[in-house]
Amino acid sequence: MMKVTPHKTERQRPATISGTTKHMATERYNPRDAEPRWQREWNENSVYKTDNNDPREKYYVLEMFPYPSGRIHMGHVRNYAMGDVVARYKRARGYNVLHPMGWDAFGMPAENAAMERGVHPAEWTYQNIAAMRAQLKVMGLSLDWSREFATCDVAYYQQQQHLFLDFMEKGLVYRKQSKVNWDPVDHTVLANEQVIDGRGWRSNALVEQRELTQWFFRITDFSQDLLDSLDTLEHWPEKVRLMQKNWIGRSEGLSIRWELVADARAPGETEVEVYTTRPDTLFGASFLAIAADHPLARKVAAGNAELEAFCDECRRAGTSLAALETAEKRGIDTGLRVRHPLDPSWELPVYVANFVLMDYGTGAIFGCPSGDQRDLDFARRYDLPVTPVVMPVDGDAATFSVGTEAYTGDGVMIHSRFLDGLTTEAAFERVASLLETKELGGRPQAERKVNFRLRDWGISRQRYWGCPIPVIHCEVCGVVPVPKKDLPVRLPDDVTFDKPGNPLDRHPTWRHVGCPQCGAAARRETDTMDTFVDSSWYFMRFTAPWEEQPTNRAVVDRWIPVDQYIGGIEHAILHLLYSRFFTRAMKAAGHAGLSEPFKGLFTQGMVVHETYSRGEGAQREWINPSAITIEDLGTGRRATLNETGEEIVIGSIEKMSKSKKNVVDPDDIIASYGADTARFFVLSDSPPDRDVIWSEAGVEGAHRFVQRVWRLISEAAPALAAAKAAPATEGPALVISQVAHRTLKAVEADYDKLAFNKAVARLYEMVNALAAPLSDVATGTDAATTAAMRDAVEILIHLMAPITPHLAEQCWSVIGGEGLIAQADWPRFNEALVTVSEIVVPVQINGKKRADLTIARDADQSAVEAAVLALDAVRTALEGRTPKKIIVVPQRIVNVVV
RNA sequence: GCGGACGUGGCGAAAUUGGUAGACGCAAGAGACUUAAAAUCUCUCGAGGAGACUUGUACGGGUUCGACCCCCGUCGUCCGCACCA
Repeated sequence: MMKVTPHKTERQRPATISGTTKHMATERYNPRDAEPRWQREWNENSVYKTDNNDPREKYYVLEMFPYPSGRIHMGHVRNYAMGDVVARYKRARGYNVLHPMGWDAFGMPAENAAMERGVHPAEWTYQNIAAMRAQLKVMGLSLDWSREFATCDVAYYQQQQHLFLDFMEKGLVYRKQSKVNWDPVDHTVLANEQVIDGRGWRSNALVEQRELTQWFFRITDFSQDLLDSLDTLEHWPEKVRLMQKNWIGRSEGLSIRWELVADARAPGETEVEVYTTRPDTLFGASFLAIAADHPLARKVAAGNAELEAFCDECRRAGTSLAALETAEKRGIDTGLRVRHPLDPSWELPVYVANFVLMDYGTGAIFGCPSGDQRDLDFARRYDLPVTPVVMPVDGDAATFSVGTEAYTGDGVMIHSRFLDGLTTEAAFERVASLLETKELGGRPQAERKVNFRLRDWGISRQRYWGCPIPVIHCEVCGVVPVPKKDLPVRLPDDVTFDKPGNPLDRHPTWRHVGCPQCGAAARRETDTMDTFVDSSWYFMRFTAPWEEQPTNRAVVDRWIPVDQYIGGIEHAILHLLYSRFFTRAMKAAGHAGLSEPFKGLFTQGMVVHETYSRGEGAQREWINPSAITIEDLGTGRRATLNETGEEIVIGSIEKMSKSKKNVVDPDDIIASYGADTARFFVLSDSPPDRDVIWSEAGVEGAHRFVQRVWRLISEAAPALAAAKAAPATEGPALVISQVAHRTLKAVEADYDKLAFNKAVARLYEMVNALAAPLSDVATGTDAATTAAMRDAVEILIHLMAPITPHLAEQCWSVIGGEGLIAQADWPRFNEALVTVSEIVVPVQINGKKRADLTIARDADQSAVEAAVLALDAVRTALEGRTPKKIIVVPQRIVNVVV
């Protein structure tokens, strides 16, 4: 399947070679020569430079900018090829297109490189950028490179610091103590994703939970708006909107305060507040449970060794996913007792339980075992009462019971005193309005409350290679923002990576600074921002990257929203949600006028590849596909190392990533076949939103097509160049014009929907249909045909230009087209050529196709029926009977029911 | 556990969203041109059958004149969330 060695025959072929003797001698299309030439031509004419003052309607197309890991891979090629088709298509359609590129350049890998190889993160990063920029340029993307920046450019992070200060002023930033995953070996905070089975992903050290003071963005201020506005994002995939909706996780419920029984309370405590979405099940309550971190639990645990040990254990176990799955519902009775809100004589125990989370709701729940599986498991374990209070609508109150499975659905209330017989919904309302008016300690005992799963965004990272948080800690004045005139807070260059931890912390001078307010000796914040901050507003910066403000209001408001954003589904939540928040925060701070940054979103599928490795566990070494050869043995496949012949383990298919080394560098393909073939190939066959398993099978076919188009057009070029385009309206050339204009209309629709694979298929069809008449034109034919063919070829070149721009220029120039195809206007299809006067409709008898009927397109029902009944196939099938019914779907199908 | 998507030839896929299933490409096979190869061109290509035809979109039902498409159930694959009260 995989030919790792590049195609020698192709490579060694001389640049020019004569074609067949049968045809006129033409030069084979040589991308190595043509592609750089056209790229130079585009550059010299600044074809892709975007003018902010261009009065035409704007169109902003953007692909998620890459992390400069070193080399681009096929996933990038796919992503940027798609964006480039959109950009070129929209440009041709008369839009003022913005299509920029930059680099998401801060982050851990640069620091890892520094630690492993002793190279400075900045040097490593900028070298990678240079290499990847060169690769992208070879692809011939229609990018406005004059707007390029990297997020690690001082000019960029300075403006990010500016934004941070503005957000601070607007109350959107705060500091708080929070629990973090702490790697004791690397001396750093780890994101949840970086903790694997309770261990640091790099150091393999047991991760600790630490309380650290961290900076947060108040994304939760916008919870409701972020949720509601999802409905306005019609051009986003439903899947992404749903994922964000679930992530924000809105729930409506009731916050109920439960009175602690006088002789069973902790000192100074009189009540426990509990959040519930099911107040209807209140009569099914049999216990309260609080989180190990709940203040009440801490208080009671202070004098209770057993409880203290249990709480410690809960805190430790918290993180690991595997632990959660198998963890039993366990708890310890605190000895505290509460009164039931609807019956003062009813006392319930209070447990500390391992399944209650401190950071959701109030950190305390009431357990209704019959209506919740966890509560039921817990109740069975500790022998607590299980009273069914909701049964299905068709249930029988006398016999309905709950065994080992809770009934969590809606239904009818039972065993619930005055609620009996009510629906779940009515009972909810009844309890809520009752407790809202009931008082406890001078306040309503309960209030309706909306809760969100979404947490504030912790942005502190104890890393060097990130945007410094622009604040100063003064013993006198406290936290003092760096004055804007003192920005940027630059990263120091002279840092060492020989020890774990944050180099900023141990830099001899950097952190020491005078307090901007009182002048006293103070220290800089040494945390840097999460790299997700960098990517949360780069799309706005592209609109005016030269500004000495984060944005130019007039300009950003003109360009935003991004009309078409293209990137991987893996960013469905974090990046896209953060960007939506950031845009709102920037609006609040006056840097933008809109809330939603991305009008259209397209999530392209990943390019995945098998992984190859040798060794086991920690010794496992990943191997690049280019280093091995694969044989098909019939019974299975065998991979061997090219150098030694050693057998290699073929592993699972995964997204191309540097760490697994299952990347395919596009350079080989581009060098062998050219950028156009590579672009055409990655857009062929598979729908763009679907994952593809990388295989070079088929790239030959794409290359064949590119060459075929060139050969057909260049052979006919002398005749075409002498002709003026004129679609045929009658005569033998009519077919040519119909094919061309119908394809034009269809491909337009495909490009509009980003259905590149379908557009490619139609291009094949068009070329297949035009091949023979094009050869005729080349050898000489009548003027009408040549004129129609000139029109058709112009259309073909326009249609190809977004996908294979170099080839299109070459063809355009050889037929004597005016200017550059990259700057030419999109052709218009001729409606009369698209609609047909006579059509062929299939004729079914009892749902089976028996004949074709050729008939006028606008024939009415009775004419169609008459024509159908006159068909031989229908008459023999009917054998003299009269049909029961004839269904005529105009222009589609006819079904005769016998 | 909850939520979602998907399942079509040897392979990647298409089907105007209820109207000819398999367009287009890859692979394969046959032929033409050639001393030969490459390139190019022509044809075949879901299964069964000489054939007209029959059958076929994971599986089992249903609705309909007509179902890859809608409904019910089953199986499988993938993704997201996950002790969220």
